[in-house]
Amino acid sequence: MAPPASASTDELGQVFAVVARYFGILSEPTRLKILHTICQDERSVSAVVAATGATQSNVSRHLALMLQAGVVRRRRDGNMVFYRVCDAEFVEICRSVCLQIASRLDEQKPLKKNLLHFAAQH
Amino acid sequence: MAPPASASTDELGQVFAVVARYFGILSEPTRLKILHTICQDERSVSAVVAATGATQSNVSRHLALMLQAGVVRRRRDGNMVFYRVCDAEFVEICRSVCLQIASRLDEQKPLKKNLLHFAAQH
DNA sequence: AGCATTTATGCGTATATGCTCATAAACAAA
DNA sequence: TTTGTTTATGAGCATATACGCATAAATGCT
Repeated sequence: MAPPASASTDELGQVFAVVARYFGILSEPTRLKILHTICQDERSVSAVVAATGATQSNVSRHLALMLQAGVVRRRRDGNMVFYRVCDAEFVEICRSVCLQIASRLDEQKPLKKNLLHFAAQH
Repeated sequence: MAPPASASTDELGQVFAVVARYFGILSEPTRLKILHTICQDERSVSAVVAATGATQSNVSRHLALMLQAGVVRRRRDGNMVFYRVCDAEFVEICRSVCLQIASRLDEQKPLKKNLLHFAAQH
């Protein structure tokens, strides 16, 4: 029989696995760009492609990944498909971290103060 | 010459790159386990190994990674080396996300309420 | 139906990274 | 110095994943 502590340890491991996947979504610059594009209001895939500069194939893949993860929602309107962030915490966490990182970068090299503007906008 | 808007776009890209690396640190279950072990008070490498069940080699690598990233600090005392989380925001973000994930998991399958206890502890 | 537009996806590739094994490096004690 | 303990790291491997290319799928328009 396993000791009583191992049960909660296993569950802890499960939590960490889920949390790791959660953070993993935010661990790619391209996905962050995409999220930044669709966190305000919904955007079509082609609009995201234009905004981010990534290829259409790549954007679709990242959006499919985030859709499966449940952080974005999908709405089809005629020919185009619109995506939007539906996980509010996601945006909140991302926003706060980006703010902090931007301020740190600004401390190191205060070239332009635009960095903070971006994060403060939304 | 690049248009004036591309400068801030480039910097945005730089911010996203840094933020992605930041989140990438939190995107591995083993690292989360390690962080959970050393976020309260400092622990020796061997103690982390014992607490996490990971191999010594692996733990040392992850700690070196996080040291280079600046989220943990290192203190040598005789034979052993003690690590501790030095980035308070890191712990805060991780804590809040773990709390939320744990509560979501609890909603889906309320097997045991221990999940919330873990996150509430620290 | 046929064509154009928008999005999704199969396939291959390049790269990154997490892991193990073995061993080196740092330090303490004998 | 030799031995033991603790930690760091080089080498190799397996896997994951981000990307591009080409093409399929979905939809609208004529």
